[in-house]
Amino acid sequence: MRVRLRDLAEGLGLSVMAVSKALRDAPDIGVATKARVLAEAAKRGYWPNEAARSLRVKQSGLVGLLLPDLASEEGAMVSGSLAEAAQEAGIALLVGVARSGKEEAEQVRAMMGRGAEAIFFLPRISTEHRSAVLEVVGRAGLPLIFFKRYPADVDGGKGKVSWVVRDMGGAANLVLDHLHDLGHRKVAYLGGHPAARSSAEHLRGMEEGVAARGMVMLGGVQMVGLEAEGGEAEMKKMLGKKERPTAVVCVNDAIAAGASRALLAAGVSVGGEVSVTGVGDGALACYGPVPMTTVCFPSLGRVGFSLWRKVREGKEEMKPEIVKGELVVRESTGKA
Amino acid sequence: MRVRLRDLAEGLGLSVMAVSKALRDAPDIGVATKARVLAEAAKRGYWPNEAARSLRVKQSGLVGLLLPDLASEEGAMVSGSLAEAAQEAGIALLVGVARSGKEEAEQVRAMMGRGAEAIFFLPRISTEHRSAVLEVVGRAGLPLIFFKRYPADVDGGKGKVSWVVRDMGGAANLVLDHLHDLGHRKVAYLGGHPAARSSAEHLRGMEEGVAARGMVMLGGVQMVGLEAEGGEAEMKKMLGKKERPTAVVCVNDAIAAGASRALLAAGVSVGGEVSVTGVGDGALACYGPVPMTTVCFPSLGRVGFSLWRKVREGKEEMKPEIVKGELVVRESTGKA
DNA sequence: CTGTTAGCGCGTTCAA
DNA sequence: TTGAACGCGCTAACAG
Repeated sequence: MRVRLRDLAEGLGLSVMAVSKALRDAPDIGVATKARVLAEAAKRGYWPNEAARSLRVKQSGLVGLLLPDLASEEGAMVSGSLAEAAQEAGIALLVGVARSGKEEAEQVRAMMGRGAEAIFFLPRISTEHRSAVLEVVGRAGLPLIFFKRYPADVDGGKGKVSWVVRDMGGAANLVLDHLHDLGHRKVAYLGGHPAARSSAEHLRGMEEGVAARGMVMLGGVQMVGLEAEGGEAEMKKMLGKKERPTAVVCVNDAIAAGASRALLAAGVSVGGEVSVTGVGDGALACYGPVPMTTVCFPSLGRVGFSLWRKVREGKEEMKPEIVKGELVVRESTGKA
Repeated sequence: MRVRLRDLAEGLGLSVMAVSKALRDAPDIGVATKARVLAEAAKRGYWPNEAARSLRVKQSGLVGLLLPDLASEEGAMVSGSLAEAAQEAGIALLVGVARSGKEEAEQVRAMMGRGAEAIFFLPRISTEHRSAVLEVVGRAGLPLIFFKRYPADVDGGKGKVSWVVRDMGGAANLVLDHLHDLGHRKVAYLGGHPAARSSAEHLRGMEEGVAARGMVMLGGVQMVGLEAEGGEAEMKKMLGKKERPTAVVCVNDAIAAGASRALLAAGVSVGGEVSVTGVGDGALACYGPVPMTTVCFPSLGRVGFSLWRKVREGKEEMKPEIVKGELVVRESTGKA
């Protein structure tokens, strides 16, 4: 069925080694022989057995990505950019989804078993303190790169562990600058749970930014989930209160979309009476309830992959990357 | 660094075979020995080298997924459900993105080189006639399962090639039933390019369904792209014409979201004056411009994976799967 | 129940 | 420039 080096060698009356060298474009092989081998290989549809190859050379050319969900926008963005970067570099990508610490450990073991040279990891939102992945991978001495979130028990840069996260504090300040310019002073906040590091960073950015600009923050809400449903529900509650903000800053696009939906349902014009902002610049930002002012970030997957490559080639040490965002102004914000 | 069977064997004063058997839970190994081996393996953090294993047993427990883009909603849905199904079955998933026939062939060769036991393939929208993947994979005699679209030069079910597609004609009829019940008679159509098989199926369902119900189709538009931008632009054009439909049927959610945006921008209430429908039930359907009436389909990845498993275990022959959708009614449709 | 032999497909080493 | 021997880590088949 499958053609081996030996099959080619026998067909050509050569040794296995000669064929191997020809196919790998080794220096010590005759030009004529090489041409014959290449032709035969193409004709018979040969392709190398990577299992055998990596057993021998002890390099697999393979990395693993572990995440809670590929179908979510978050997972899709990270995996998409990582897959592209890997493809361009000729590195294969093994993907595993896991919804619990147990599954994470299993998947990571499977990846290591298959020879993954590094593990890229987008942790679940609730995994902030300890991580089975960190233990398993760390013990093996494999490079481990966290995306977006990372557990508390990790020494960044030390050894082979690092992370690529978004500058959420900076994102808060970009938005506050914009809102301040538009004349907003009273802003409400819809954030994530502060146990999550990136949510905490965003909240810190908000608190400091609001204070520095002489603005006030009305009823900051820290939600456990980060979904549109939550934003919609919280916004509804907020509309019942006496004092209304002129702007609502949200920690992500989904929550902002939910909040916009609630405002529109109550007959409040988004971008007119009340401004709303998100973070992420995903599909909902462009074609959600209202074209959304938000903060756009470069693809973390690409950043993480190129970090690993540099480390692999010895060009750089492992170090955390804090990626800066950019403000994208659309119609969900307007003059106060 | 990495612990091998031999290391465990030496540490325990056993043969490599005994350790191998103990770890694989073979029947012919002593209980006490097994316990000792398991303890030692856990202590030293052993995990098997799958490259060596699959070289020996000639099974990799690995499948490949090839798609044009992981970050798109389409890619995310397919890959997410396939990854979940694979994870549950203990099969590893290799993911490759490719934007051209050349890249597709390269990626597929890499996957086969790594021992992929099957290739799952979500083709680019424009690949409808010939496919390099089909040739490369077909030649190797590997199972090949297309998602959503498949090229013209393929014999479904024959041999090891199959596909999992959505019943788009059925989707059109579900929507038309609903609109007809609401009293709509004049519908406009925003479809995809008819060279794409699923778009053609949807169009056919529309034409037959409209005729069968005594409805009329105003200005059917076949767009080349399937993005929201296109839907928005086409809807704007349509609003300029004298005769207006009471409902706009779209071939997917993105186009429907774009069309809704254009209608709202023109002051037309969606679900009131004009009804709009999509297909897909993705994020834009729930939190797009208007909560959308659409057609929801089961995850194709799961369906495709379980098809392959049954074939692999000899329980079933390869056969195409046409997946039926379900109508989801939201606020974008109302009485005519 | 445990160990020995052999070899999966490939590449490194070194001799011809 | 070419090839023979050997071994990567594992397991099937058999022997003890």
